Amino acid sequence: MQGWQDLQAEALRRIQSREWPPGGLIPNEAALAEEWGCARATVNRALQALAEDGWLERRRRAGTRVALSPQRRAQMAVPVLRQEVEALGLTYDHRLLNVSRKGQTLLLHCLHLADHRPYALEDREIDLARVPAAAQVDFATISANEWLVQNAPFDRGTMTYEADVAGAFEATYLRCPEGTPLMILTRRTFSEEGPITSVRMAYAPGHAVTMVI
Amino acid sequence: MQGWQDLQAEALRRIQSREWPPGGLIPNEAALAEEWGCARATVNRALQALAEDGWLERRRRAGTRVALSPQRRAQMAVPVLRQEVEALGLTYDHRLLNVSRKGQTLLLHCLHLADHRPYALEDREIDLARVPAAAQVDFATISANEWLVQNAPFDRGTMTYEADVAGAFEATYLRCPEGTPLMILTRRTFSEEGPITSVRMAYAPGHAVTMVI
DNA sequence: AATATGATTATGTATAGACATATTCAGAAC
DNA sequence: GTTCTGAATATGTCTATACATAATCATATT
Repeated sequence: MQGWQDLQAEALRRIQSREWPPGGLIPNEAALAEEWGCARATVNRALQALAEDGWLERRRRAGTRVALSPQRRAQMAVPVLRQEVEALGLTYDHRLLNVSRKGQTLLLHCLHLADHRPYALEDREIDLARVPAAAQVDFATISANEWLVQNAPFDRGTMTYEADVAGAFEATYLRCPEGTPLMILTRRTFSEEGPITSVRMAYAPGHAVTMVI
Repeated sequence: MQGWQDLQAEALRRIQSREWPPGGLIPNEAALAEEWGCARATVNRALQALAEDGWLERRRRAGTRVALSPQRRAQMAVPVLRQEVEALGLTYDHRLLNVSRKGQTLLLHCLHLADHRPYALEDREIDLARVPAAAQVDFATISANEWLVQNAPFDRGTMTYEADVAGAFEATYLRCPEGTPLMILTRRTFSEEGPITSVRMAYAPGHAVTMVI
């Protein structure tokens, strides 16, 4: 037992082994500090980390208890297509299909390729009021996806995956029969001031979204 | 500027505003402590939190720099169907379709209902060597999904979503035409000793997976 | 009984000081 | 030039102490 990370591990062991049962109160920081032979601040650091991960619920004066439903969270990286493709050992490329402008909104369609085969079809809107620099960018050279991730830091957003079947447009560009099941990703990102961009991405048949728990 | 959380917010602001550009070195802890009029330990706590969230990369002696690609991670809760359904304001129910056993593996099919309408079709395998208690459970009463989340704490796992079309089996139970696009979730969970369970969940048409960034 | 008040308690956080550890850098030895 | 060695430095962490804050409990007041 050395650093707070070890204390965290030991506490997690007790939770997972049900030595500290779900919903139960655990000893207070002072008691654990004495048991583990360390300062209270060290125990505090360990328990705070566990609380942040959802294993513990802590309230002043009321003490610390094991979370009733240790809600585990799955995490996945926000997809940047180039990295996604290159991580598969394939060469990335993209083709800008068309760009248009409607008031303060920039609209564009883009096809992403992996080893020269269709990988995903992008349909994007960019709010030029929030990202004026986007008006000068040549999205045939750098993909909008990539440029925005690097140049438009955002605060929060939502991502939604759903299943749909390929229509005529998707079938043409993704080179698959109409009616093929596709994964559709819709993503909206916001800064403090308001919406930045929204994308609808139709992935080529067989695409899977994997995340780690 | 009071607690370490405020320092964290201020540092994040500087990162997002590119006052501290991607890849750049930021002032060291002692300097920031002086600038912010607090102790080094307080700065340390704030910067550690940002490093944990992927905004900063810290190395001893080399200092702290802004992450080149502030890899944002999307998070979602590991789905527990009852909670998922009840969060939508619907009543949850489930029907056990069949159970069988092949050696140390328990196999079962189950239909999950929301307001008495099909919500998801589950196809699960449980390794009885890891979770012997599962052999005694009546999964007609409590769903396997729910029982396992509560009784088989796991360390890690993978979740994969893909799109597929309904076959004869799914079409029958989910009450949709064959060929309807469906979201398919495959999840495998492991404890330290090995695999615990794997599930294939076919969601009813129209299901969307949403996550927050 | 209902309500207000104050004491108690567990966590939240800040501080100064100390030492540990990883890494870099400069200079010495070959 | 290359390799080794030790000094310098930024972060990592622990400690003891102190006070802040929120929630609870017991008591006193109405």
